[in-house]
Amino acid sequence: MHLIVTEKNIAARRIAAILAPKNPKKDRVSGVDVYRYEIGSDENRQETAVVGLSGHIVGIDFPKEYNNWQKVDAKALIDADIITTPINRKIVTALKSLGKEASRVTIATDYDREGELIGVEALNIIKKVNPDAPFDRVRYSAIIPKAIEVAFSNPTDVDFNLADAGHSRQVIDLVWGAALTRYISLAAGRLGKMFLSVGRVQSPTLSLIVDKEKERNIFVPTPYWEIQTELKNAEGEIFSAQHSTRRFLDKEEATKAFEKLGKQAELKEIEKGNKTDQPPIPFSTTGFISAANAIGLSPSNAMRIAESLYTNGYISYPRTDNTVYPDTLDLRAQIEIFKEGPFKEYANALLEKTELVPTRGKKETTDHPPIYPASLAKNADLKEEEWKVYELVVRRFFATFAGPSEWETMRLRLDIEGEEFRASGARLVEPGWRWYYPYNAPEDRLFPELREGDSLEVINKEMLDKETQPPGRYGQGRLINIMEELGLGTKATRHEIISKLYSRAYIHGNPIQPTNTSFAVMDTLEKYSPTITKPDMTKLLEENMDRIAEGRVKEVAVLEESREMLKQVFTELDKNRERIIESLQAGLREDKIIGTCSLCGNELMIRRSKRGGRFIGCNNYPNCTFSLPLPKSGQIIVTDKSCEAHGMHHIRIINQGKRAWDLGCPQCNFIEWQKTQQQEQALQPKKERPKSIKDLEGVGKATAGKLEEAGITSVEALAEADPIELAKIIKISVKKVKNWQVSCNGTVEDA
DNA sequence: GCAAGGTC
Repeated sequence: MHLIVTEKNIAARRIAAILAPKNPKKDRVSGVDVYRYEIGSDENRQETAVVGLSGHIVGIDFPKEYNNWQKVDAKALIDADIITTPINRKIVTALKSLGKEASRVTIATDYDREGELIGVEALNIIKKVNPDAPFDRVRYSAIIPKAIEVAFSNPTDVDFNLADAGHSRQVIDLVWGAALTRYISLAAGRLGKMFLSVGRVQSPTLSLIVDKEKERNIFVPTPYWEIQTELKNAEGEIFSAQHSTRRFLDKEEATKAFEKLGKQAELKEIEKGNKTDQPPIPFSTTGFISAANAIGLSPSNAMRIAESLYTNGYISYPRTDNTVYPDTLDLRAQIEIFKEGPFKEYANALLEKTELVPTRGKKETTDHPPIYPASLAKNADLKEEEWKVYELVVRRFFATFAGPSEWETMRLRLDIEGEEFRASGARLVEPGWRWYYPYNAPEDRLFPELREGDSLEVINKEMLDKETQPPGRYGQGRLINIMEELGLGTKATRHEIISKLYSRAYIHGNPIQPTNTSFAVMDTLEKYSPTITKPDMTKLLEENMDRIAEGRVKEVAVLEESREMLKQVFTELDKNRERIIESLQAGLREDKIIGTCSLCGNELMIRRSKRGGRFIGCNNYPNCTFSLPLPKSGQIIVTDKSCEAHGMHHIRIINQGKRAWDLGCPQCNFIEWQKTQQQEQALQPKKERPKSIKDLEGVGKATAGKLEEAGITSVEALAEADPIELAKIIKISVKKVKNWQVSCNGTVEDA
């Protein structure tokens, strides 16, 4: 049997459909779809089975004896063994049983470095059960009959050097990431769910965000002034003009100019011009994500939707770097799909062209085509957001064949008492591609009918106080674009890296804001392990991978060099351990400050009770017992927004896999909670106020005796006692005492 | 419990 292995199930299905003389039979081997067919007849009969993987089906890790963070030093991970373990057992099992019967194996995974590694991973599994089976490799850039037939009639060799290059990346990422993550988490005392992660891609990304925040923090706004006027022509039509000194840095100068202004403006000059916008390039993943982001979809949401549109056959494969349609794609046929249905007027307009010349971007790759619509969907077939994404892909596809859009521009130069004013407008005369792709189009700015020499009435004048603004924070779409420019991450991982930073509570909000913890972690890394905080590490890795792929250097040599570098980093870290612990913990403390205590003026902080629960408590404890409750689970993020009524920072709760919960001011939240509690109580039959201490929950004979010894004999006395003192004397938790007090008089002493 | 990269 001839076994063909592809990177994913859909590729297996489609390749089988192309190569099989008649419909391939779908079979299941240990729960995995396999597509079988036969070529030839009788003695020459050749059976073929095509199976799809699910990307990497094995992964690398350290042996389990390294799993204990407290017992195994981070440094020990540098030279630890690395084992390969299955991540998809079902497929590994299927591959073994198919491999046993294979007389020949063809690796047909994606045509890129990671695809070569994925193919070799599969091959290694097969070789274990069938060491002598001959194998080859086919490379194709599109799954269409011609390309597939050509590729399969010209099989080549597996490129083990290229796979080694991919493998070196895995090892370096694991060793550096795991060792530094463990070191930083231990130094910060953040173990368990709260660990602080470090990585070749995530750390430079976080560094971008932190650096932007630093720029904002040191930014000093400078004041400036603007002079605006509203003008009216003889027909009574109004437009506005601005002083040609757009920003006056000197108030006096601005005032002088402003006071000169009279009632009449003279139109000195009208300058007409043209502007053309070129149509946009085909969608790569990054291009798609930022366009989707611009219409209000987060990167992870956009990718999740694109994934489901892809699996349902509505759009092509959504993970691609390619911005050039391959020659093999029949573009006219793809447009003809839309001759009927909601986009017919657009499709027909394009089909009238004798020649369809698409735009092309700078990046051209071999793995997948740019994202294009694959089949016709109707609005009713899709959910609202799915439709939004689908329509975006369709419209962008059309726009890449359309002509430029043309604007007519007009600039005015005016004079008011010797002061020069300017105004500019633009009118879309030829929509071109913008007709197909109407997203975020600039509006027309039109002027009334005007002639040079016209005299205009100044109906309003204004001098505006303004300030220069700090650089804006990154939005997710913008950040993904910058990551791509810097070579950080891949099309499939960039949005995941950002999600990771959110779920680790390194960042919050949109636009993105870092927490103080991020400042502390980045400061430490920049001082003692700068390599991991810079995009250069990826650049160096890429260079080394190229050298491995070209056979100029062996993988082991690159790994050896990388481990030596990491050892040097650890020498620095060990030398400065005390200082690192101190500065990390100081930074982490910042993220726990909620505000000042309304009772005593000391700091309010997030604290942990002995049992591990969390609450807001006062630093002046035990002299001050102010406290507020916090949710039991989720990462707590203290935002920079403050409550006007209570002066406390707003709080946000992050639970893995859930939408962030904006709890707001903890005091306001508690008051709200109390209100709903009271309402609920009001609905319930009123509980009798306990007459005797023994009526209270959890008070038995022994406790009653202890209370009596402490001088508490009545419910009234218990209600008035100092809960902390009493708790100490009778050796019972403060919480329990407070609970009794609540049932005694319905209020908590000091909250 | 650690990374980043595939895929769903």
